[in-house]
Amino acid sequence: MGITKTDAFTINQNEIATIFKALAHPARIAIIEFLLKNEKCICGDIVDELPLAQATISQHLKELKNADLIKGTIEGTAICYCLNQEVFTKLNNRISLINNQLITKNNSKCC
Amino acid sequence: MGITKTDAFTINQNEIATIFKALAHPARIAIIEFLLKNEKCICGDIVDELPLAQATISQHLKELKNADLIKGTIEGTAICYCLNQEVFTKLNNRISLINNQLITKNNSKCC
DNA sequence: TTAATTAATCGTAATATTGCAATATATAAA
DNA sequence: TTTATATATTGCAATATTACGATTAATTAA
Repeated sequence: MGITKTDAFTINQNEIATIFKALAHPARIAIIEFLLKNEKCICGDIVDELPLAQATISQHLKELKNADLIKGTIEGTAICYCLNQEVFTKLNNRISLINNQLITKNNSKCC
Repeated sequence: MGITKTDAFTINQNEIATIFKALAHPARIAIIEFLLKNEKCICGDIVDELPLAQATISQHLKELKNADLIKGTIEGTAICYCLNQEVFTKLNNRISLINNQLITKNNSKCC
């Protein structure tokens, strides 16, 4: 089969999994860290930074954009990419919640 | 090619990407939420809960285990799976850090 | 020992992802 | 208009993921 049974899960579960999927590649982590560090955040700079072909980086940027993790605005011939704070905050909140539940639970009954 | 250029990235980048990859499927999110909710956390229970075959769930559990997100202890014929708090805390810290950097940065110079 | 129960593994089909060369598109400069 | 620059898209090959039936392995109960 090879296809995820999306219908079998909640919207929330699918949504968070999609965000995680966008983050599930070291190149995309590197892109995020680069955007975090730099003021200038144009695709070309990332191509210089990472040892991947321009086409590959463009593809990774597209995936980050699809997951709404980055935004892009056109600036002349270049495109200015930057991180979408909202989604990162949302992600942070969800993981914090899980972590807090886990600490509260204390895994007392098993393992 | 289809193979990730792991060598091109830092250990940290690869590590966090691996954790995200393990979380990048709604079934695995559902498993984590189930383990969070329930005291009893045996594989069979998850099979009853999710509309996936036993083999498929076992496979998902394996991936979560490989990423160190869950631990399993044998209890008779069953196996007691539970969440590994350490790794979730680590993940939470990393995302918090990114989020805080992002808030501090305020994305002022672009977008 | 035999039968039942539970979870892991194997084999396989369908689909998705990764990476890149080549090409296309779009804007700016000459 | 032509040329240069920057990014996106296409097409393809290699590999990974998802899902499941069938089987195996390991433990418990009879």
